[in-house]
Amino acid sequence: MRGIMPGTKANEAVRREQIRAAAYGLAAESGLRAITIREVAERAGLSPGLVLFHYGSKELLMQAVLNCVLETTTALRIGSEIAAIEAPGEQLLALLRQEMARLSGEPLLTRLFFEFWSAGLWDPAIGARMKQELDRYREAFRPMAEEVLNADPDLFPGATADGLAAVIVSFIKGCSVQSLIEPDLDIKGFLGAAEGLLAQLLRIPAPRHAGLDAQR
Amino acid sequence: MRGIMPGTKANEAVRREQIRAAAYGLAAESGLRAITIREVAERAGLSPGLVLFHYGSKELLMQAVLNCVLETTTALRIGSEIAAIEAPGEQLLALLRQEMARLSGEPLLTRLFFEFWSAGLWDPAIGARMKQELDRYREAFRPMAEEVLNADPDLFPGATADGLAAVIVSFIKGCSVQSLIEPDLDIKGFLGAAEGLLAQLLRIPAPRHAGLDAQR
DNA sequence: AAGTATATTGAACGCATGGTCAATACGGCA
DNA sequence: TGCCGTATTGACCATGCGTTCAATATACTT
Repeated sequence: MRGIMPGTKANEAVRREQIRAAAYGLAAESGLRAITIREVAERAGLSPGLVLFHYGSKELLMQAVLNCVLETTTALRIGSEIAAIEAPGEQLLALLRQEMARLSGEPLLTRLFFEFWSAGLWDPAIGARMKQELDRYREAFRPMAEEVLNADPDLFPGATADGLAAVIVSFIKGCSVQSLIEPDLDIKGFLGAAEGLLAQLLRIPAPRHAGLDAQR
Repeated sequence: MRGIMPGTKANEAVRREQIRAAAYGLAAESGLRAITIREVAERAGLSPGLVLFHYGSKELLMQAVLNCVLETTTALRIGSEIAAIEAPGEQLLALLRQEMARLSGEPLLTRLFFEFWSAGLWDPAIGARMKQELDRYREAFRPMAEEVLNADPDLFPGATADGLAAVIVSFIKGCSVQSLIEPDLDIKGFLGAAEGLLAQLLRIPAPRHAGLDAQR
């Protein structure tokens, strides 16, 4: 049989990963509240005591799950195709399109991100981690925003690169969360409209059959 | 002494309001998790049993608090000044300015709204109520969005009034939530930048010394 | 084969929660 | 004043939680 047999000893790193995966799966299915020591242990096929033996406390386990979520949620990857675009506005728009498509394609991750975001309002450890990651995510947009502003100084008179980056991140998060709460909305249509508005904002002709439309 | 003396009898409506106020204050200070029967009773100066006597269950009490939050959070009031604006774009922008200023001015309410939003992901009763209220809020923007599109059909080719209204609501919620999580950001500057971008989006000259700037 | 270090178990503890309910205190009414 | 309906109390219950820990099983070393 593949994997670690229950009741046998295992490498520490392997066990930690096994436990974290169980906690993550539980949260993805039923929310952060579903993460209890006993449930995690049962899903992992281990005893409850072992979970705390390897993670020390539930709070540390939650932080591990949070890190797992953030790794994919706020990791802004600028691929070679986007890097090759020369017009700053179109480059930024392509990045926006990529991010919104990525987040709308992983509703479970987005939902967990949203839950942690809310939990961070009162849990200092989670809140600090979220803020740190959102800062990094926003900072990744800054150079591109700066290029857009430099390329056409009259586009947004008085706007700063920091401000533009912050607004872009707010927009992305707002749209992805909105699609979570109201799944009845035609997500692709909604994102398409948002994309059109942003293209208008950047004074770029909106693509008709590119980006999200290509996934139909 | 003003009010109801502890230990004496009171009107049912008065007691319900007293209990709801205690629960709301508790949540505003320390989050939804702080709402427990015992804490609510202690803050209201009553016995724990009385809370459930008047509300039946904690879930019903939470719904009462949620309704209290929604009453002010998603009640879109279109005053006479805004109604008097004739240019559709400027009218919509003025409404956006009002909403963002209002929400940024009530961080406690916005935070509770955010918490309920997250809680609604897994609590069907809360989720349905949130969806209903967000639908209503978005619908309030729709006529104005339609006017904007009618006034200048070339502004957003292919965009619908529903899509535009949904994007606007997403933007408002995204911005207000963003300012919650990262209070270090200069909120007024952030909102000012967002307003400028939206003005640009609607092809309106951004106001320099009006709206939020006037509050400095 | 014996010994040792440690991964693993599962029962138990202390605590907090939502909810129940018999007993009680209070206010209006005859 | 005495009675009655009900608002009010606070102890109590069942449940579930995070955590602890002595006992046990396992793998590695000699």
